[in-house]
Amino acid sequence: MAKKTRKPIDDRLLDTAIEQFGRNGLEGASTRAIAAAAGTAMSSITYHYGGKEGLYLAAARRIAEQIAGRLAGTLQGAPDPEQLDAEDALAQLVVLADAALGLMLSPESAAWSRFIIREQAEPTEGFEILWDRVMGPVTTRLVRLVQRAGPAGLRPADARVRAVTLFGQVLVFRVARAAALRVTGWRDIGPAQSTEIRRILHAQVRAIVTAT
Amino acid sequence: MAKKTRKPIDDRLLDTAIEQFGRNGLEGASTRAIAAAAGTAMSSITYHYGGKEGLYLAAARRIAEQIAGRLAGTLQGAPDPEQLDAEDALAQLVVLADAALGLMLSPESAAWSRFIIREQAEPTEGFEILWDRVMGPVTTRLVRLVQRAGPAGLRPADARVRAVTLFGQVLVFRVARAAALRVTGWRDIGPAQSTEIRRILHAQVRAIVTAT
DNA sequence: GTCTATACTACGATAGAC
DNA sequence: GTCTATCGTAGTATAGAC
Repeated sequence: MAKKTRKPIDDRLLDTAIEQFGRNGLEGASTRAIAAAAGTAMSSITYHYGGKEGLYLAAARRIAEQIAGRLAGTLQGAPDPEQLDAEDALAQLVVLADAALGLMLSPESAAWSRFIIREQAEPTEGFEILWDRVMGPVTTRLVRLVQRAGPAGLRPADARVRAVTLFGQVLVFRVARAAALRVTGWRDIGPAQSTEIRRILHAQVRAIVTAT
Repeated sequence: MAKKTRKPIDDRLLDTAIEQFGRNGLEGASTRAIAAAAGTAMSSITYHYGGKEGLYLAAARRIAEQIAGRLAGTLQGAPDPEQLDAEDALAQLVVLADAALGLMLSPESAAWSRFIIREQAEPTEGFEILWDRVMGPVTTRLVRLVQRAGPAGLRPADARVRAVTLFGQVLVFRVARAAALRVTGWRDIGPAQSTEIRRILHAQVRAIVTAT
């Protein structure tokens, strides 16, 4: 099923599927509504993806592809953590955090994140796809950078937990966005707010990683 | 399912509703399934709550009640942030973070969090209920403590963003639990892992809040 | 390849028995 | 207060026209 056709129907179906599966879940979303929103007949889903489940997994693959594509610019040619000193590792951490935050704040990621959060709470085969293609590689790098940038003698297990909490600081702006808006008093998270978050995030990445 | 003969039918309906609405959403969950799992007829939902939507909002109220009850021990009689010096405010922050983490890690909160996360991504009237009764009061206190514990001259807007990221560090263990388990290599988050997280969290709360 | 038509199941709401 | 029965709607899947 891993086809890379450029047929508009396929693409529109996938985009709509990500949106609606993210919003309503595998069971909650209806193939009729997805097909209608994509401007085609429901049976096209059967034809192209074998059914609802096939469409769902294809949507997961698509999300992984798109996130990987967005992060490619940051990860391509990025230095190997093992060969960095603490200061350079910290700088690379900030770069990675920036990229992750950009992802979380991008409007395009709203649908992806809904889909992914669902998979976190109730993992299916879709989680494996997402983990293997995006989350795994990125978190591996994240942990290595934390290990490198952290205080000498930082236990590997600690570095992993720190990496998770680091990720949480970025994640919260997507996952708890409604609450974050109320706490900050912002009406939306636009460029101005994004800059503010980034500034504070940089300081805190430094503080978290270097804390003894 | 454990037999709870003493529990009134509407309580069993609410507990089941939280579980199933959290898992499948308002649209995805079916009143038939909820009623069946609660051991009653579907029409009981109409009788007690007026319909599906009424049950959903009642579930939101129930979640708010239960979380408030769990935090009551921590918040009751807790000192007013405005009257604390930086050090005591930091200590109170740690107490609050501990309570929040305990909430996130508790098995009972799994269903609640699914429900709440859904409301964050797609807020409905249920979000207002949750905000007014729990999130609002708790985050207000959180922001005040951060302001108090932070460096002198910390801008209020900064304190709010820091409060959000602080919350993210705790939230991540519930929301991105599947990923967190893979990153840490843990099979589950039990007492041992909980202690480890707590230890690191304390250090990082301190680091985040006092960072200049 | 994309459509319409159809078979079958499950949904939420409601009426009425008890 | 809780049940069963039933209505109209909407769901997925599939067959077949074009």
